[in-house]
Amino acid sequence: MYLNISPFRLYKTLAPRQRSGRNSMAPKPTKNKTPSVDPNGIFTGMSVFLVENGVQNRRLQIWKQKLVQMGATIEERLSKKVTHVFAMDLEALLQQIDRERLARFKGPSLPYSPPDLNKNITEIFGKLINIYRALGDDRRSFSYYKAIPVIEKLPFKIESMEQVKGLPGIGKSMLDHIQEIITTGKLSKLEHFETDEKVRTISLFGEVWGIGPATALKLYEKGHRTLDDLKNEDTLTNSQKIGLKYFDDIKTRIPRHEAQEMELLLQKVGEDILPGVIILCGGSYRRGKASCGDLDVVITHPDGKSHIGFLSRYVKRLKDMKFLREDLVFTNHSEEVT
DNA sequence: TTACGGCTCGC
DNA sequence: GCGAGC
DNA sequence: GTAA
Repeated sequence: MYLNISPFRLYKTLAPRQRSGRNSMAPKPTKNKTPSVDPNGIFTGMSVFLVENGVQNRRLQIWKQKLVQMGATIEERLSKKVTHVFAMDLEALLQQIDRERLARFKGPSLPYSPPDLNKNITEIFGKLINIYRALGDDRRSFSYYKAIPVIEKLPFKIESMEQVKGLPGIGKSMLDHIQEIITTGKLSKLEHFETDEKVRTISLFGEVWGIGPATALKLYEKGHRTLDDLKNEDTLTNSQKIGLKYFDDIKTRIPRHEAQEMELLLQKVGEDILPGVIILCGGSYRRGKASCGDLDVVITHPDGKSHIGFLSRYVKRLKDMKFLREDLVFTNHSEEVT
């Protein structure tokens, strides 16, 4: 059992959080009772209002239950007692506020999102993320990835290294980079990468599904320079050939409404094969994005066992009807009882 | 100097 | 066992 | 790359 917090945004309000029972002698919750309330739960003292807008009902129920279990109290209306507001996203929250005409309600304080004052820096770091990943230096790539949100949160334009010294994820090299960017407007390191044919080629090849840093390097060393060159390369794996063949298609994002149509189709076909099967799209679609890079699909069945053997039949059906065309990878996970 | 995620699949 | 994707 |  786990608690997935991510889809909800937590908007802290101005109301003081009442701490209660923190240091009391209250016993730990008993193990045999699932819905018991933990007086020392992490949400103790929170008065929560849930914006139901855009949240699936079942999910809402689970959330209420968990919040209460972990010490929170649920408020039915957005009163002054409320210390925290949960909403699917800012939009849902604003709609709710509008609906309740809460102009006079003091709070919630909306998440502060400064305009990208330091876009000059984060844009360059963003490019380095991709380059280092293409080169196989995931660790370094990840370091830039972590530095970006730290810089983005700053409410001012960085004008000297002192202003960012000591920030988490900003070490000596980052400071040097920032210094160079604020004085010259560019980063010679990046300029170098971007003009380097080897780096450029490896980055390009790495965009093909199934080609990673090692393979990209080998292909480069073989003399390949363009995607066209790769078409004549017979060492490519099946996945890589497909990745190449559908290079543009795979990169094309899926508009949300299309993802929605596909989800519906997937559900219908699933129901046809196995009544009662639950099929939902997750990932960026579930998070409400306007477009999706791919479609993540979760398949379950309430009886906990008839999922066995479902996937292969399902995939076959989807291929027969030409919804699916190719395979990049196979898995047999769903064939097993576990 | 060391850790930075762990697992499955293709080959 | 390596490379790759998630 | 950063941080321990």
